[in-house]
Amino acid sequence: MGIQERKGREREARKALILCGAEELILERGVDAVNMEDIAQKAELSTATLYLYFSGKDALFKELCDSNTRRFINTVQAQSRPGLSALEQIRMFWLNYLSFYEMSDEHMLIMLNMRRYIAEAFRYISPPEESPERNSSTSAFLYGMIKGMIIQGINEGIFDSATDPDISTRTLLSLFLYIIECIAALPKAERKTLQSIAEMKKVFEITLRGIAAEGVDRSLLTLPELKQHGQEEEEHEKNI
Amino acid sequence: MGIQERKGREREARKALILCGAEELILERGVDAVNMEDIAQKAELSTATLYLYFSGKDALFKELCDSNTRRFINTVQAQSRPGLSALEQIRMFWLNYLSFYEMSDEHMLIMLNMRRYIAEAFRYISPPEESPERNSSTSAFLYGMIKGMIIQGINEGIFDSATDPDISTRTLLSLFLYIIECIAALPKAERKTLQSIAEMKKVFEITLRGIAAEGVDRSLLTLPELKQHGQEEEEHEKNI
Amino acid sequence: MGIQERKGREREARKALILCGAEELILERGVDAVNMEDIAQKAELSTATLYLYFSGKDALFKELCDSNTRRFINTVQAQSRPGLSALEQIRMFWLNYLSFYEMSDEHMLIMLNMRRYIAEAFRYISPPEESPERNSSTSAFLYGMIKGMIIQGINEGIFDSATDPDISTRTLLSLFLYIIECIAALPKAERKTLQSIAEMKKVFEITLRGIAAEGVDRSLLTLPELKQHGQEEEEHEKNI
Amino acid sequence: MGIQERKGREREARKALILCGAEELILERGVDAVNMEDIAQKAELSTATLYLYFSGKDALFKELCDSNTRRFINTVQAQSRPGLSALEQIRMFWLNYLSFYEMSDEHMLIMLNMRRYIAEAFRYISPPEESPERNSSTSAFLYGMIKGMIIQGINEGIFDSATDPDISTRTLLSLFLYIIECIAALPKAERKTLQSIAEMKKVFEITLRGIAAEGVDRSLLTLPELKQHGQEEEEHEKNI
DNA sequence: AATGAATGAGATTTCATTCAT
DNA sequence: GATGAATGAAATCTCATTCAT
Repeated sequence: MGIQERKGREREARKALILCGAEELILERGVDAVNMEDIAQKAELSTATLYLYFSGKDALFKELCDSNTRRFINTVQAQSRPGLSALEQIRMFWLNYLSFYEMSDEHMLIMLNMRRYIAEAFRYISPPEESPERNSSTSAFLYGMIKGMIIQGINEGIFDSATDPDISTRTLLSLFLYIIECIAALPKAERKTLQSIAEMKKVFEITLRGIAAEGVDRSLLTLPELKQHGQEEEEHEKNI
Repeated sequence: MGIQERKGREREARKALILCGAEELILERGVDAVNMEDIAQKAELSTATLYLYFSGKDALFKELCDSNTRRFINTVQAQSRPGLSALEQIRMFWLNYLSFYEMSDEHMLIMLNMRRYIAEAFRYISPPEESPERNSSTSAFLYGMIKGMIIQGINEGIFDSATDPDISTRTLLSLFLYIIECIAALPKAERKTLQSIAEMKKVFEITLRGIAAEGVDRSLLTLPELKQHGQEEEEHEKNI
Repeated sequence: MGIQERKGREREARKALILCGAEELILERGVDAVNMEDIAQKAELSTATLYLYFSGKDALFKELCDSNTRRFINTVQAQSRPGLSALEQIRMFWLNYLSFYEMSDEHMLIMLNMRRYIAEAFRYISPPEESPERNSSTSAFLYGMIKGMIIQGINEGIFDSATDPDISTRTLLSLFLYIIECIAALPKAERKTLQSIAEMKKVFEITLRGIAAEGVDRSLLTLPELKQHGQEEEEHEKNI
Repeated sequence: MGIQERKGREREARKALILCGAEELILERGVDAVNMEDIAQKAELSTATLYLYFSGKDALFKELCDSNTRRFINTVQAQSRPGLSALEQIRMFWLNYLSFYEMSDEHMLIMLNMRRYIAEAFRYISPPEESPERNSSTSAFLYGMIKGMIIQGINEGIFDSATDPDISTRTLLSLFLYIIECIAALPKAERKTLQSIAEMKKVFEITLRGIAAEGVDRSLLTLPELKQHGQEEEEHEKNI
């Protein structure tokens, strides 16, 4: 049993390694330009071996996407505290989004860049029907988290009571995804992280204001800035 | 002279025919699953013949995209009247968007579904630099139209003076594009047009409210509904 | 009858025009990179029309080759005087070769560059069997001219009596052809005409000495230089 | 280590096999008429497989050419002894040329027939600049070998002191190449090996005499004959 | 478990040539 | 006589996937 377990863990570790390499390649070249051979080479394996770990290209890509989404969800959940207000939650969510984006080797990009490869990917139309339980698909789970926050916000009176939680959730997700996709489409060198972040912030603030209840103080609907790391200071300067 | 002109027109007509078929195929199967042979077959031509009209696959796809964007722009411009307020313009724009979406054989989908194929496509980050003159690239032109409306809105006091016109434009375009892309990704049968439209409407209203000046009457920020066609009535009912 | 004749002449003129354009293209791009469409376009005709004048691509190319060879032969024959010694003839031949090469819009290159396209082209092995009459193939005629000169040289005692006229002819032709081919393979800009000519001269002198009778004064075996045109003077300087 | 080595050798062997088949095809049909599919079929592989061994058609052809040139060089070098006079060397070179031509399945033809495919191929004009070291391109190396022999001949007084070593080298190479090319252009059946060889011999003797110093005894400038096999004998010899 | 080798199926593109008008 | 339009046939190359070892 112990052995079996270890084998299992080793297998997972190897899978993770492969995915990690694939990710890097995708970030460098874009999804379309990455093929199984490239991925194998990056992992210092043969193509044939990939098929021992993944049933095929689509499965590999889907798993890559899922694993990143899961990682993000875990990060968010780790910081979630009961008793937070909707706004506090949303701010926390936002901060995690930013830090995940910045600090996680751009896993974010991957997660989103790959939408095309995933049958059950986020769909603007037709929300996932399942309840947001942990065992449902990772994207459905994310959807549920956001929707939950919005509903809470409506209940707390901060969001307009006429707000449709599903539509708002999807609006937010759309923006998440689309922004990231656009960034991912840029050559790696041109991705001006801080400028992007500033822009994202504004976009989300627009949306928050858009769903806010009438009369709510706009200063409440502001998202916090991510405190800057040293090496990015000059670039930061440029963007003021 | 006359003859040359006619030949030219005929040629254009045949190009349009090819593009039309390509469009249909893309709508049915998704861009990635369409190849030159399919397009040729649809047009009842040989692949070789396609190359008489388009220098290659990319050129064909780009032209398809451009032609639809152009068509949309023309529709909008045809209805544009001087002296309209920003809100009136935006409403008009919205109505055109809807009717184009509904009535134009889903050209819209195509226009947007193809973003991936076009180097100079809408980029969330880095707005097109050119002034919005007619002869600039079609997407830049569209960008300029929207930005112009937003600026006008700021000047007229309807939009928050702190609004960044570029960012707002890109937010709007992002939503346009993303929604459409998601719809296009659905199998043709599942595309619930009216539900989509209802959803789009709400999304845009959220955005309008998000950039509105504080204190502006929200009822002004409402978009008109598209009056329904007969055959879609039952479906409409369902979605209320 | 007059009419028929005129038609015939017009037809020939048109053919010449087409060939002329083809030639230019080949000189610019190399044989392999020229296709029927290019040729048609150059002649401001449709591809279909080319087939009214030539039975196909090979026929066109063959005719182009022949016409240039014929032109060269005519030039040489025009200067040929009875009573010339073998050496005088060879010198005359050489001068014509040079001036044809330099002055005739590089028809020479064409003539030779196209060897590959011509079934009955110069073959080192297996000399053309036909007697060198005017109506035999142009290349056989050229072959005969050179061979005639060599035989005359042998008879006049200037060339070694053990010389095999056929082999020597073919040696000379080989060098002619090969040099020219190599020049033609260079991009147009890099063809250093004068350097090439100087080199050709030496090569032919080597050959002449190689077939000369023992004891013949070497100064007799020298080829004259081509007197330079004005605009090429600087380049000439460089090559001294 | 051992394994890796063996795999490497096996790979090389298979490459050689492919090249060998390609060679045969080229000899049968001429370079232009051979395509990747033919080569694959000959090797009893799929076209796709070829691309595992060669990055493309050009690479394959270039390698074929190089490998034959290399083989020739090796043969020559194996017989090279220090202290040989220029003439002895040239004779040795010549014998190798002959025997290589005769005994090596016409690798020679290939080596040369393919000039057109190779950018850095022998160019009559502009000699390769590099010193004739082993690691320079194979053709440059060959060039250097010949030039070295000529220079030595000049120093030894056997060749005319006015001889330009570069031009003479190129003259010789031209003849090598051109003869072979012409032979290769013949249908396989028509290639009269022995007649060709006799002819080649004379051609080279002409050239030697052409560059010889005045007064050198002509009998020294003679190349040895290849001892003749009965026509059927060569076939037999090949198998030893 | 790993892999070297192989491949089927397809994609894009080119071009000489034909034919109805 | 001229041509616009069309095409068959081929050529090069790519890639996810399989299989014997």
